[in-house]
Amino acid sequence: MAPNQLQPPRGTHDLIGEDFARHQHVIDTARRIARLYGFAEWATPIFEDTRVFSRTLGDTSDVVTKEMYTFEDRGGESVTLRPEGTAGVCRAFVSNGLTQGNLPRKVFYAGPMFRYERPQKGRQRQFHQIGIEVLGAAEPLADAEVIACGWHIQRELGIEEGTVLEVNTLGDAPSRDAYRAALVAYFSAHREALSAESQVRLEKNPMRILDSKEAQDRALVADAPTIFAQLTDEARVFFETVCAHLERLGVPYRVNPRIVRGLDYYSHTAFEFVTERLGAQGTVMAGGRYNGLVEAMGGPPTPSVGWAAGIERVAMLLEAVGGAPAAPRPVAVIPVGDAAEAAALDVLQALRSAGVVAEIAYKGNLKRRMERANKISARYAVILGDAELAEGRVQLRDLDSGTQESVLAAALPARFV
RNA sequence: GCGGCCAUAGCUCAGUUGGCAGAGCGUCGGCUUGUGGUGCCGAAUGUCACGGGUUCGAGCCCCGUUGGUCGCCCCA
Repeated sequence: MAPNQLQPPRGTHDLIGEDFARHQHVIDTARRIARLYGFAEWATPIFEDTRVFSRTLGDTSDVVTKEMYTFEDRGGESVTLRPEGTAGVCRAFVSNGLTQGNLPRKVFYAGPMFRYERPQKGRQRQFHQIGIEVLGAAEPLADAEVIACGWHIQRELGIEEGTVLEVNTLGDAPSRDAYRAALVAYFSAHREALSAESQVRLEKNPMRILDSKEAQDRALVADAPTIFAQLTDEARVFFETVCAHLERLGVPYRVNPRIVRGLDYYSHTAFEFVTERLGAQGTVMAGGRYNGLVEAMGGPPTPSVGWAAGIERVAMLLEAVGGAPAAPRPVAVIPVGDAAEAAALDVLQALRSAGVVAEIAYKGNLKRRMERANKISARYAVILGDAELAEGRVQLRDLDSGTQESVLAAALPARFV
């Protein structure tokens, strides 16, 4: 790289060639499957009033203090590049007056997100997510369908064998409060055995001890109480119903009582599709129920559930199973001489009108244009010069077999349908 | 924000105790003025990431910066 050459900003990357093909295939597939489940696509702004995020995150977490792209615009308003998709969808749901009637509202989205973090594989400062939300549904069937849709997308992409679905329940508010107290009691009794970091967590966010990576913590966590003893009857039945629906829908899962969420508006279902293949950033798709979020955004109580998936991480799994389907191979139209070049335009338009991918090299003699045809992976070459022109015919060359035949120009498009 | 490792041609990489900057692939040209993909011949391409230091001499040793990578923190 030349000394003064501009580099992309840290933690950003260009999507070109195969990278873009995989990225787009993930979005296309997710969009298609989400539609099967009745989701409609929304596009919301990639920056929002900072309060859209700070209001829902609290103000003590690292999330707010150091990981958001927040700045003042020229009018002095504090705006933030969206770090995730759910908050913006909920804001739009409220802003557009959709909170009453016609519920649930089922939303799909895809687009860039921004988090100011130290980059590592599968974790960039600008990254991309797909996600779905069901807004205004309190029933466990919604949770099960949301999960099933995510699993269906992975299956359609062919990556489902690389991931495992883990589900848990965070219970309702009384369950959660009782569990938090039980956890604090348990870990406080073993305080000296905890890692230094987990001793801090014990004060700030005790549930996070459950997914600590420290070996000394994991031993304690293995024997820690799970939430199941603290669940209210209602919360337990809710979770059992979600699981029963998943089984009926044919979605394989395992219960992992150590899945947690940090914020209070989460309740009941929490789930993650995880993989061993991406190192420390192994969560491919994560979601859950957030009955309190729309309310925090200024709307009415709106029980909701959804998930988001990192497109880059999904694309890495996709690469491991062969990548995106190949693009259709074009037909290369190759004129010889000026008169033929003009006539080639008619051939091109006829082919494209028939839905055939067709290209013409902009310069070069026959040899050069044949070489070019090869570089663009053309399947056929259509060659026309003065001799062909005079007869209203073209040479159709199969570039894989090398065989060539004379074809009536008018009959050409029909050869490719 | 913290720590380990890394940075040489478009790509993948080699480069000996510090002594002339290399290979393969790709690219371009020719063998072939109406026929590509395979073959043969030839060519171009580098502030060795950036800045400083040590040395007669630095791709190589030292310091800093930038970027990548792996882990930690965090994970909405």
